[in-house]
Amino acid sequence: MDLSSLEIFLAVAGERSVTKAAKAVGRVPSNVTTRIRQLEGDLGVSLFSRDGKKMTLTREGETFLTYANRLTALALEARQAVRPLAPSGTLRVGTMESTAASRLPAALTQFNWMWPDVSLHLTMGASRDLARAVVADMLDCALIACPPKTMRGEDAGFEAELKALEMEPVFVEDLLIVLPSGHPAVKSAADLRVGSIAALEPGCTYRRIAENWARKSSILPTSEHGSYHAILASVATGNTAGVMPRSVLDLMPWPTSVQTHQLGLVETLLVYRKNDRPRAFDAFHEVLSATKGRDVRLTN
Amino acid sequence: MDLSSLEIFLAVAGERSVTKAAKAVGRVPSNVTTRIRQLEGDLGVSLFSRDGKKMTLTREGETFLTYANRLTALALEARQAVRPLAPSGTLRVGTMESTAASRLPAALTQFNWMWPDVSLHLTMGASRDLARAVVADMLDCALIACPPKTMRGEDAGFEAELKALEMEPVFVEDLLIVLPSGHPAVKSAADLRVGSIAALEPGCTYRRIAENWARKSSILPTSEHGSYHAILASVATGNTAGVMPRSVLDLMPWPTSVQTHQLGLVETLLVYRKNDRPRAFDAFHEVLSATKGRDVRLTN
DNA sequence: TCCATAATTCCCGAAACGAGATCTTTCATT
DNA sequence: AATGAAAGATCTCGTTTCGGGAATTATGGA
Repeated sequence: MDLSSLEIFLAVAGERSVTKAAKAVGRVPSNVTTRIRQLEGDLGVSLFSRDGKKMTLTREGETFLTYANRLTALALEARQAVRPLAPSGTLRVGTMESTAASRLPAALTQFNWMWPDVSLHLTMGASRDLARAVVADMLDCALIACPPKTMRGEDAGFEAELKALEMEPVFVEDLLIVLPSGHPAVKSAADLRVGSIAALEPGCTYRRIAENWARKSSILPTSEHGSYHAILASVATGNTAGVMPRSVLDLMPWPTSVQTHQLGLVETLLVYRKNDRPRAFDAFHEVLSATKGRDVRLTN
Repeated sequence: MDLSSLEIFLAVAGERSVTKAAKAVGRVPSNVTTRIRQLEGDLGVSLFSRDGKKMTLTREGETFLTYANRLTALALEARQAVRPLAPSGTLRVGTMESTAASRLPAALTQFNWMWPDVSLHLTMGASRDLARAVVADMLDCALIACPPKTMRGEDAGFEAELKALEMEPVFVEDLLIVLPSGHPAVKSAADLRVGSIAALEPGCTYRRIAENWARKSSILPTSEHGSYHAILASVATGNTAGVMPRSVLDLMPWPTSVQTHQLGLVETLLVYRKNDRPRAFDAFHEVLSATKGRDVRLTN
């Protein structure tokens, strides 16, 4: 039995979907299917019942779920326990607003429980500013959005900074255009029936992606907001289209009454300076990897 | 991190030797070295300090050891917990005297703790008789010694029975000739200065191996004993050479004062009927695999 | 009935793994 | 101090496994 199989199993159990789980753990669906079947074969039990396109846990799957959680938690604890120098002091982490909202709560809770002695300084900002701050040693690491290949060469300064840093993908976000309820379906930016696009500050990669998309067929002003709550409130007034990842939208108290249009998948990268990693960074990095693609609500 | 790496780590920690650990887990030394180094690289810590030819756990290795034990125990528990039908009733297990003495105590304790509802019937006997009993459905499974390739074709009936059964290697024994203290070193059977060879009943594979070896250069009668304690007592009188695996000798209260000569490695097989496995057998099989090559004294 | 979506299966190239041979070091023996 | 045996590490090679993409099947909705 392999710990990565458990990670995959947890993702499928959490998402109740092979496709979504595959995205969450950064693999391809066929691979997820294979690993799950392998796991089932190894245990001699079927973990999911496939009725139609739904993956629901069987009774055995439910019991195995709690063990999978305990096993991965214990493995993480083991890793941290053998760390030669216990991390302490300060770790300065930069993060996008969206990541802080949707992905970090689980990881930060875990990290704080494991290393109460580390004081974590969280800075919110746009990807571009965060990257610069890491290069300038104002931050130890940052979680930023990776500009898609189609936008390469647009912001040479940003890309130069990225090249100076070590990076590793940790999350995959499904970036959306969020439309007022009742707005007709959208195939391209030409179908937009709004007066502006609501986003965060300039330098925000999500904003740039949305502007790029919109520019292809229409000219719309971008209105700047301070938070995703503000964006969504603005969308609700009816004359604005918002930009945010699905994971953030899912947290919002507007469950289903908004229209969305997919802009595509965007990777979230953890970036840090090469050869200059504080003790606490390695611990943070490990906790982040272990928490990746995991549905917190299922962790006991 | 892979559970098999933990198994290997536990073996090395228990044996304090790569070579011995390799035998215990049925692998080749180079492989064990590689997996340990891999594990160390993954954790970013060195688990053993190699001073000379000794492998001793570092401080980090010690802490990791307790985690490795807990992880493997939890994984085993998970396996058993998802078993669709909880085993119950009776399981009839046949075993060689030697296996019962040295290998089974750990496994049986574990099994009994996990499945108190299963009543385990243990039958001691010679490999050949045990195999026949399994074929005849007098036993559900048995632990027997695998005759080495060099002895193939000697006992056609035995081998026919084995072919009718499913089998899987679980232990590797280092078979010894045990000589009275003070007996000169032995290169071949011609060097024996004793009047007889002490072994268990006919049909015992170890006995046949020893007789085969002795026959090559001398003719010695075999004296039959009822137990390994009896054999060793007989050896201590000075005129007999005993046959037993090292794991049994290690249990005896004559720590170092006996001469030994290696007859070679002999595999212990778990055999069972194809397509006819009681619920409890699968559980037993699993516990046996998890316990294999593990030093009980280190399991918390 | 047709279409979109999701899971599975199949296949191929890449990476990992295990076994054996070789090398190096260490320890015991004389 | 020299020598031989033994143990661990390293290297290479053949095999297996693994992950990704394309094709296939099945399901649920329009």
